[in-house]
Amino acid sequence: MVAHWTETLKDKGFRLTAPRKAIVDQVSRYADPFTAEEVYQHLKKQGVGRATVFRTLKLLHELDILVRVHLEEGCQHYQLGVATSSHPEHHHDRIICRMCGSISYLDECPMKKNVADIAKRSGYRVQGRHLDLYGVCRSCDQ
Amino acid sequence: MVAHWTETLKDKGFRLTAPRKAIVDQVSRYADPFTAEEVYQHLKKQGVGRATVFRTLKLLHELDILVRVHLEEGCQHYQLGVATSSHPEHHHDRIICRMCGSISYLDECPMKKNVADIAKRSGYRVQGRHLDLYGVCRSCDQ
DNA sequence: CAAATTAATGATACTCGGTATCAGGTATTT
DNA sequence: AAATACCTGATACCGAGTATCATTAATTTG
Repeated sequence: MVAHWTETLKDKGFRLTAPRKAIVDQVSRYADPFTAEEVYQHLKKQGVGRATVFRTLKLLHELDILVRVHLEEGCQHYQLGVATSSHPEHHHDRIICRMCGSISYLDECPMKKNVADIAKRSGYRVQGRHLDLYGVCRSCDQ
Repeated sequence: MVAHWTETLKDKGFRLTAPRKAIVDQVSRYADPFTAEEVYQHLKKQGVGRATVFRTLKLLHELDILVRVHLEEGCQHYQLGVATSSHPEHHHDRIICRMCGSISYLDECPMKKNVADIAKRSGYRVQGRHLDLYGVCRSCDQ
């Protein structure tokens, strides 16, 4: 599965370097959202630079391999995307655990049926949405 | 209406100082979301310090006079709250114009009826939500 | 396979939003 | 008017992220 992402890199004309391999490999180990700083702390002993980590995560995001997560703490968190599904960039319906940060995506878009009605009433031309539900996931909820 | 907010400050035991008056006054002039930096740029010639602007906006937010807006550009934007309504802190259903940044709040929470169902299916205990619709408002939509 | 070319790297300095500190100043209390 | 809070501006600082740039590594070309 790491191989799959390195393929994507090569296919798009990016070079498959040692730092990039290390970053992709590290990233694939996280189940929960992570920051660039965390990745850097794991890889700096191998000689991977901070700037490279930031650059590479940004690249992986642009390639839809990672999704960005706003955990409201002011800094970027990333997570492996559910990007193999039909619309990689349109995962706007999420449910986020406040304890562990895990994110699930809602299969059905509960808002879909309401959008037309809202557009009419608000006078807006609605183009997109971003729905985050917050709560506690089953394994954190004791 | 500025008087109303200065009242709120006094009522809660905060002092009504010249910098605070200037900030509240400036803030009340904005129709669109604004940043602390913008406020500071307007008031520094009057001798108001940067730290004071940040501190005061934070305070006004804590008093529910301002709402925070995440415009996805990495920095805080504020806007005068619709805080006189029943739940000042629970305005999680918004519609945001991508052209001018203006924000409207949806009176009815279209998600309310779906939450129980989502909770059951996802296994999460749902505590809150944050819904942003993006689009173009009527006056920007030509 | 070697040389030329192009992309990627790590170090560093820097930006930017925001916060902590702290001595001096200004409201309020007595 | 004096005491006591609180608030202020200046400054230094922090953390996330980016720009620069000389060096290095991957690819392309011969």
